[in-house]
Amino acid sequence: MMSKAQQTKARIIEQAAEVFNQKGYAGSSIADIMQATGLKKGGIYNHFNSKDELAVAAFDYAVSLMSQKVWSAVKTKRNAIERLQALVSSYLAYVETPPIVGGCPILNTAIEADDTDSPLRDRAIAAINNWRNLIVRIINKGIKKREIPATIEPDTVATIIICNIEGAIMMSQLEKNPVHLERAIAHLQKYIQNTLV
Amino acid sequence: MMSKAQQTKARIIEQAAEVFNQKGYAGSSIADIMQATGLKKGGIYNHFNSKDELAVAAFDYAVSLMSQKVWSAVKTKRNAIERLQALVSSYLAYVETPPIVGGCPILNTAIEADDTDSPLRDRAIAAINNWRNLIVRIINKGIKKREIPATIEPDTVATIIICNIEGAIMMSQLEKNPVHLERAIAHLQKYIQNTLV
DNA sequence: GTAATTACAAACCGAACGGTCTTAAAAATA
DNA sequence: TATTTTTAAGACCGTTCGGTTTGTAATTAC
Repeated sequence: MMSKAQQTKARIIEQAAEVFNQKGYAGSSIADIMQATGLKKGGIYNHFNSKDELAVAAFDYAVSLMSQKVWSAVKTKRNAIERLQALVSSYLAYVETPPIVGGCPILNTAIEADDTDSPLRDRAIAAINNWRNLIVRIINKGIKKREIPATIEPDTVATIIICNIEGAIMMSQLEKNPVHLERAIAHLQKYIQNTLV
Repeated sequence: MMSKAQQTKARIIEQAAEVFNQKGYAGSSIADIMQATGLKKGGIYNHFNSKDELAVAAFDYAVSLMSQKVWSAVKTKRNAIERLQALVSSYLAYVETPPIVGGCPILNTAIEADDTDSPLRDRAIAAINNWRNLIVRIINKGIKKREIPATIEPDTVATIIICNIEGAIMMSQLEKNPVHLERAIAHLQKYIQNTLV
């Protein structure tokens, strides 16, 4: 069972994640987190030693929400091609029922932290690496099971899939129009069909 | 001839653009701009009424640097396919000689401002629209001149090109490794060959 | 060459920033 | 129920924030 402290800490993380993901880390103040959580400053700093520590926890939480959705789509399939298609398509649902408001936390954090050497940058790199490794593993297994030709470079495919999805999320998020994400997903499905099958 | 005031103002914009593009608008303070320009606060506010006004001017300047590079590559070609290829390839040079440090200003600003209703968000939308319109115009002319099949949807192609490049810039910028951008450009070249020719 | 204008520095402002600490209330334990 | 521990409020800290004002030095125009 969760102690009250644990519950409160979890609640702070969840609600701070929304604020950070919408306004950015530099753009969010402790006052913003206070408003979102209903707690006063002391109530927040009782659970975290600094804004930075809270930001990292919130980022990890936001990423876990994203990965969860992708993985639950991927694990329903056994064939490598179908797995990749499910992975890509899982971002369609992203439009109607986003796991977190404010766009993709990995993208948001990557853009904000790429010129720093903050822990957030390291986390963003790690999050992208995890995503890429998932794709690479699916492809390598598919090559072993002869579902995918051995000439395919898994790393290249991973880059193409990720940068299409992230770029499209940016455009759809900016214009508040899901069409860009839908186009990118359709493009990736054709790409998988034409290149990997 | 440029008066001294105009020169100083231009210098502030150029140097502020670098700061903003690296640290973000919320992440950059006037003190940062002071350090970059060597001016004191009064010297800056003599030319701009607010940080926001300077931010908009800096963004416009940064975007103009980007568009310039793209357009100077595109205009050397007359054929639509070659124009698209030149447009895409112009981002290869982006790795070695970036027009501005800190990544793509359109991408950076889009991510930071997408949840606001600030003038910066409007500028980011306009910048993307200009880019998309350039691609759409090239394709439409190509269709008229029978260089590109009439079945092609120019808007869809524009989305795919833009989101590939932007997504790849994010990844390369984050990991400080040009390979992602190179892969995305190679992918787009194949996409143009296979789909539009 | 002098007058008018412009450009910049320096001191200053109130508000907001991230963060601390004491104290009271609320849980958990006995 | 009494006591002890946990939890959060609220006042407070120094610093930095964006922005203003004023005085003077440097240009520009005549």
